[in-house]
Amino acid sequence: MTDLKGSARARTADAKRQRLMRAAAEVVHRQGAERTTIADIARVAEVPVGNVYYYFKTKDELVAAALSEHARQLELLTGSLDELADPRERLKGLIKAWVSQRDLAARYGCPTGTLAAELDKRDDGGLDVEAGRVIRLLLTWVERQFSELGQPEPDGLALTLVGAYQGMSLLANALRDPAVMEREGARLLAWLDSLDAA
Amino acid sequence: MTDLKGSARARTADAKRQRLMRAAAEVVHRQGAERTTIADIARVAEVPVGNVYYYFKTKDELVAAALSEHARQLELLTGSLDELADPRERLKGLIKAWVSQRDLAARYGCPTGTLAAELDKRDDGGLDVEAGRVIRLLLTWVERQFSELGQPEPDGLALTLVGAYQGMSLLANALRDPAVMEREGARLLAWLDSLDAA
DNA sequence: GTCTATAAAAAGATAGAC
DNA sequence: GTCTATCTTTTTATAGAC
Repeated sequence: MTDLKGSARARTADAKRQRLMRAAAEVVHRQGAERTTIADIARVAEVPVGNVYYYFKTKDELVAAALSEHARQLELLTGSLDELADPRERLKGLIKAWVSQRDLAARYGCPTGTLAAELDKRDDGGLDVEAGRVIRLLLTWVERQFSELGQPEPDGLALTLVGAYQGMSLLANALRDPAVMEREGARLLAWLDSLDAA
Repeated sequence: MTDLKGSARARTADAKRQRLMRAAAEVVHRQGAERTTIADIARVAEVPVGNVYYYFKTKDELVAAALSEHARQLELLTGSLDELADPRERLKGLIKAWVSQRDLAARYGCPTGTLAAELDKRDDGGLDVEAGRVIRLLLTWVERQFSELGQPEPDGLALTLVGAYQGMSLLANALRDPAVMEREGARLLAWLDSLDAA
């Protein structure tokens, strides 16, 4: 492919690719990777079905795109939380962000967690590993905050916090009850407040 | 259908039905409901593909069977834990049972949790609701133990404990690391010990 | 780069002989 | 009740005109 940076064609092509990525992330979150068809994604992205293959050669490439879209959203969130001076406040901001998404979580679960669980059923070391990487991204960021807080075993605390989030999302989803997110979110906030400062 | 109770035909038929249920539970846990084909289940149950439809009219009936097989396993476990006199010991026994399944959890996640998450992507109030019921079965049993322990808000504690289990299973699975189950399991045991008695 | 039509494959479900 | 062969539908993917 020749260099098309800056040309109108490249701009619209990139825009279309981006629309497909975002549609993939949204539809895969709602329907799951297996139940989502190329046609579903194409419809939401407002791209003709046949044209999808110009941007993504296989369905798995679209699922991978959904995964990196989730990673992007996560980095956007942690990036904005990094503005806060106090690591404890950063963690509390993360929890508040989770709770604010309670209705979506109660209906479809955590976007990354449910996708990871689905992809982990495969035995080809491909997308499942990629999903693990996104989860690790979150774990690593949380671990850093605990570390800055001067906590011993920041990695263990990160497992506990992220695990609690995944667990409450799954339960809220299975019970179809957003209140689970509020209740457990409040408990996590209190827990963070109870931790000693460095 | 005429009454065949006790006849050799009924016995082998029931046995076959049971083999199919167990095979469904096992294969659906490993591959997920969507990726599992009737042929996959038939192969494991050692039943010819065409014959499966004599016992289960649709694939969804097989998934429902897998779900109730998981419910049966759960009741088997809680039933044996009920033999213990101390509710705290019952809860600790539950956690030890979870940790003892760490390798399976690290490879395929919690059988019920991952299935519930997958079924919750559907919008027909059918199997997803059924999955919620199985999760609630566990929540209710755990809540009763906390209640007998004299804890205030036993339902909140049940959400926390079951949520922690679902979360650690998902993380162990995503990271492909059974050690996550040991680490979080130990934390939960210590937490239970730290709770005041009635 | 875009889009329609269609090929190819997979999987659920059924018909009907035994 | 059992099993084979096959029908039908769905979905991924491609061919080829524009």
